[in-house]
Amino acid sequence: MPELPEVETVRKTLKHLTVGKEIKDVSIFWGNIIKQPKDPNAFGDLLRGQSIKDIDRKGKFLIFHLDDIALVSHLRMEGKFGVYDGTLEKPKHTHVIFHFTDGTELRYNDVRKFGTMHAFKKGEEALNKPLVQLGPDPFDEAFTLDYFHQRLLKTSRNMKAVLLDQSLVAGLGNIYVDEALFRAGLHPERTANTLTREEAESIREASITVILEAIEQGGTTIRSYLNSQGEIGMFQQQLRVYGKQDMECLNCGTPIVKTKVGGRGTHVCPVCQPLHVSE
DNA sequence: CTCAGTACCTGGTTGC
DNA sequence: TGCAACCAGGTACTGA
Repeated sequence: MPELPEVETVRKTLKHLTVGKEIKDVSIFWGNIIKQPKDPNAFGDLLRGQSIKDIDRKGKFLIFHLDDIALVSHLRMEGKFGVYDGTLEKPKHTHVIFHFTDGTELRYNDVRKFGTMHAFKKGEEALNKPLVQLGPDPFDEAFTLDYFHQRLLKTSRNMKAVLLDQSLVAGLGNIYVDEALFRAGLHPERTANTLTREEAESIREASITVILEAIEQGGTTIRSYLNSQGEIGMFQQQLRVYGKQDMECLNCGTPIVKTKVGGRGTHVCPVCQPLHVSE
């Protein structure tokens, strides 16, 4: 469930379900999920006996604040957390289980095993990869027009790639980049350093709006899958181009086109998002 | 340094 | 039906 609004929804749910619980033990069934410390046993040693104080988020990362440790986790494509009764049998794709002293468990489930977990001593998480390389969230006050436009002027990459770059702005993924570009009327293959200040402001505002609206709606649920607590986002009803190929553009009626930009499936209205200005 | 291509994984869908 | 190829909401690493 992985762009910023989905991660934010997970954060809120997990916070209610886990704050105050103490980790009695950790079971790891697929060690590659654990990136820091590299040895999964050392990871378990750090977490044992720690209680969950709070859950935070930066970009698409969840940050579990424990007594002396910060656990940073990324869901990548299909990672899900859920809290369950510890007596239930482990499903096939559950790779990490945090056993709580009250008999419940926080389980990490991930069909593709792409997700990551980093454990740091309290305070060090912000100084190290992966968090240190993140840009501001879209609605951060640090995401100013000056900052954004300056960054755009420094690169000849296309806008699709730039908006997916988490070091410039954190939290946008394939769905929200397509949606924001459509709302700003910009073509995904526009070269970043050709944007006017007005165009930069337009896409900056569209990014913020789309992300905030999606958070309000509980995120986007596609490919009909619920997260582990059975919740479902509603923002898919607001999507205007993502997954809408061959359907009529809501603005002009032209069929939405699906192409590939930078290796990612990309949805665009060829009329509302012209690549070249028509004369 | 930047950037495009590839690697990491599994499973659902598409097309012959 | 069978099966290969392609696709998926992401990012780290490689080498040009």
